Amino acid sequence: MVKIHDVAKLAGVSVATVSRVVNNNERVAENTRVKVEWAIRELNYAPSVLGRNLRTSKSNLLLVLLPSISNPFYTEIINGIEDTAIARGYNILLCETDSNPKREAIYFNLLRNRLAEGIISMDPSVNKNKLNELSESYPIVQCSEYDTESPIPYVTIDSEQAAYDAVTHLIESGHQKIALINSDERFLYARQRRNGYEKAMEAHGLPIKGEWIYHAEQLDFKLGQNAIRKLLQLDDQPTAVFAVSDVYAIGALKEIHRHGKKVPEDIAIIGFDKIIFSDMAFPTLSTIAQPMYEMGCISAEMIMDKINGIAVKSRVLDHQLICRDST
Amino acid sequence: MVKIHDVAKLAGVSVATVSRVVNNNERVAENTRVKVEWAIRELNYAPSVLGRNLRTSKSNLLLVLLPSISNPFYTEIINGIEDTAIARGYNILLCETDSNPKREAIYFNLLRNRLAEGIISMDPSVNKNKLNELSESYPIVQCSEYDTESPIPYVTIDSEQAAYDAVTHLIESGHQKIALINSDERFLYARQRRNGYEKAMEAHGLPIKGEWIYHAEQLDFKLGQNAIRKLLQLDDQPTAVFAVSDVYAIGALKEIHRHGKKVPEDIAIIGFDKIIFSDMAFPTLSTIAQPMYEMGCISAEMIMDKINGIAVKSRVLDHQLICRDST
DNA sequence: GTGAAAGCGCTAACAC
DNA sequence: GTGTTAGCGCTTTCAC
Repeated sequence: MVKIHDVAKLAGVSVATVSRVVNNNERVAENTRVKVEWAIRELNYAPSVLGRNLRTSKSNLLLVLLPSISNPFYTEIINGIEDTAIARGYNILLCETDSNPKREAIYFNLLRNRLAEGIISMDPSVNKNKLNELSESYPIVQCSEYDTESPIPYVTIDSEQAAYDAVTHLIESGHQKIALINSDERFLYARQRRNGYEKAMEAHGLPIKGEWIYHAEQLDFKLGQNAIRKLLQLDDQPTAVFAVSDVYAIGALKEIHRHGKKVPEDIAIIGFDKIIFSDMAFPTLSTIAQPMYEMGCISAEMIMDKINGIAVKSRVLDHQLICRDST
Repeated sequence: MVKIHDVAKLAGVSVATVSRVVNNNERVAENTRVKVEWAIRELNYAPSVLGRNLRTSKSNLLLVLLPSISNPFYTEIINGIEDTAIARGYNILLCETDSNPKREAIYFNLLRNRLAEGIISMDPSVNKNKLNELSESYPIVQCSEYDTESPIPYVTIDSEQAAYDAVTHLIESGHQKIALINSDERFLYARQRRNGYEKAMEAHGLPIKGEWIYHAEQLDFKLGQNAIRKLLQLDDQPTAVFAVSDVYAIGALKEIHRHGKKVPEDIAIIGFDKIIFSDMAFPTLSTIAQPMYEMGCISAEMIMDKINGIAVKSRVLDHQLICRDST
């Protein structure tokens, strides 16, 4: 490994001068600079992030925490984060926590050790206490999922209103018996979307049946399929389904087909997120679009502002109802 | 930030003793250990990765380079890598290169700086020269895509044979006019799969028409759709399509529907990768399964062995033809 | 405009 | 068993 000392020797200057050239902040005589730059190229020198960080606590690295990369929902957000961060000289490291506190702890330590300068957390099941504690001393923002009682700034959408809109769309299409495929309600968005569902039903004087509400533990197509299987065994079957994630909705779509039923004639279905596959499903899936790319951009701006000591405010962005062929 | 010195002071011992307790390699008197452990908890101390790495070049961090996380193909591989790495005390950092040499360079530097101990590259468009050069001094393995002329060990499948099998399956189902939706042929796998396609056609005495071969630049559903649009304008239309990625195949499926044609009756289609969505498509997609999870596990084993100075050999794993409803 | 030297947090060799 | 200390690669005062 070639270090600053080697470059200094070859260029015939001190390590301090090399450092000045590398960070080009102070001014260095032009011919000295040329010599040093030549030596750097000659030796193919790259400054050690380790040595530098130890000294300056500046790594230009951001951590993005997410439970799993397998949900395409995160993909667009990450694109937004990356584009924004890179434009401002930051790079990002993706950390898959698998909702495992031990793994979270490792990534938290990367922050505490100043290896990274900030965290954007998209993990709904993250250890909230640790996160809040950490946020007192380090820059942290939350994206999509957040904690109502925490001071950590977030960017998100109004999940309750979005769910209300989705269910209202179903009702306005003539449906009265509407099922809900929800996630685990320890997640805020799951609670909010259930509230939206219930409010929409109540606002239209429609009954809510406990047996029409299905809770899935993880985000997996199979659970959307399971939900439909359960729903189709009921005596009083729903004619429409609101799934809180396109992943469930696509699984549901599939399973409805397998039972020889037609979407939307026999059962209408609406999802949530507008993941890229939602347009490839058959029929194309109606859904609620979140401005994912924008959410990514904003959360990146927020964390970089926070790092630079600029106060940031939480943001709630607009969602959009996308009517396609499944409703 | 609480450092080893603070712990030492609180516990009334030297920093060396704290270090010993933290790394519990040497033996420390039981009551000293208890005191130190108490102080660590009391102060909520976590050793600095930075300080430690600078001294030991041991970070227990692996870098995984991938062009884009939006291709579900990588998801399963990453699961395999993570499970294996974590079982052996390593953590991984996902690095999305976006096939951008500048971003690659940043991640390469993380390795040169000993911030990470090794790289698993899944990026087919990675700067091969840099990678080869780097591999002379640092542990690197390739997963899925590789370079025939490089000494870097890899784990992959026999893409040519797999393509041969896919096309043969189409031919045995009665098809004679078979189109190919391929990726950019600067990628090895694209060249190999085209070879397999051509060999299968030739082996069965079937003609290969230039107009039946479509090249997509990126991995995107839309390009699968574009391909079908082109193919359906031909006077001499193919009756079957082999797509080198499920992503293209699913886009193709969609577009064939839009034209009011039926799969597989009017056009049969087979993909490649067995991504999770391939089973959610309508009709379900026939495809070539790669042992993605296993590839991930093996590449993780390989890189960790390499780090520990154990010689590793490249591996070519078996693929599998998955016949579903699209053929 | 440039160099010498201290010190970031840690580990390991050496001394006791 | 435990403490002292050098040094990992770098930046940044402080002199000159």
